[in-house]
Amino acid sequence: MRIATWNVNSLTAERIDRVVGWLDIAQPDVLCLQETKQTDDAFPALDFHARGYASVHHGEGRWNGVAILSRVGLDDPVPGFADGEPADDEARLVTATCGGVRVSSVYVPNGREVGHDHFRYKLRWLARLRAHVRADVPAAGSTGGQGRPGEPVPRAVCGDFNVAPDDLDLWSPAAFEGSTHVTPEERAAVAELEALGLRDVFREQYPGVGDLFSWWDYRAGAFHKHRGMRIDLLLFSSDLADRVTWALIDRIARKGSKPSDHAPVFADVEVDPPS
DNA sequence: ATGGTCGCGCAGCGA
Repeated sequence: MRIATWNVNSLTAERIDRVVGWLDIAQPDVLCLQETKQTDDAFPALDFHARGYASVHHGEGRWNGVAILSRVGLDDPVPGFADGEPADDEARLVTATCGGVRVSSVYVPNGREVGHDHFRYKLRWLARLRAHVRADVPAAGSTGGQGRPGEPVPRAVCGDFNVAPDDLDLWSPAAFEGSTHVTPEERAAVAELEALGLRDVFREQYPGVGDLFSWWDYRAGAFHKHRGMRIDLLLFSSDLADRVTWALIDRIARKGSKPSDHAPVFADVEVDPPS
């Protein structure tokens, strides 16, 4: 089972061709999208359905917007946090069961500047994501669901975390001194999420290897200068993480005209197909 | 060269 994530930086008519083209080439079983910037009505579900993908979208229009595409089933979709607290104003999280895996597509707030209100929102958001993972369980007896309420299920939390977990995930640690994405607070928030048993499966495939980035600034030729960050993560529960055979960032998808500023990331897991 | 480019939407903000 191939599980992928891609911040597409909008799903306009121009970008949809790139996404559909990537589905045809990469053949993911599950693809988590972020920054669709579409309303639910405008989300091009039919383009995906025509290629065998069911989908769920949680959008608001101009900004944010997340989706999950799956060709191994898609059940019990939940928009936003399942922590019982008031709904988030912004469409940054959607969760569904795909092929027996509880999948979340996440778009963590950027933070803007350290100390900014939006930075505090980012930290609160990551804390809420942790609460969501603890609280969210698929309905008992649902198709593809392997867990009963209260029992852990295979889980994949995938998306744009806007946090580089380690200096190894930066083209230049010095270039990010004092900026967001690298602070101890942000890294601790991701580490607390991982403390629930979730593992950064891309990093596990490439321990100690630098220059593996998933985002490059549009400006100043950053992509061609290999000046990027690894901020798009696949966090898998251990039962899945133990069965990952390989993972890749498809930086080819960052090339050409009108690319997203992010590249897709995927991991392959040896799992039994849903019965 | 202390900026540089995108997307959204039509000014200027957000990333």
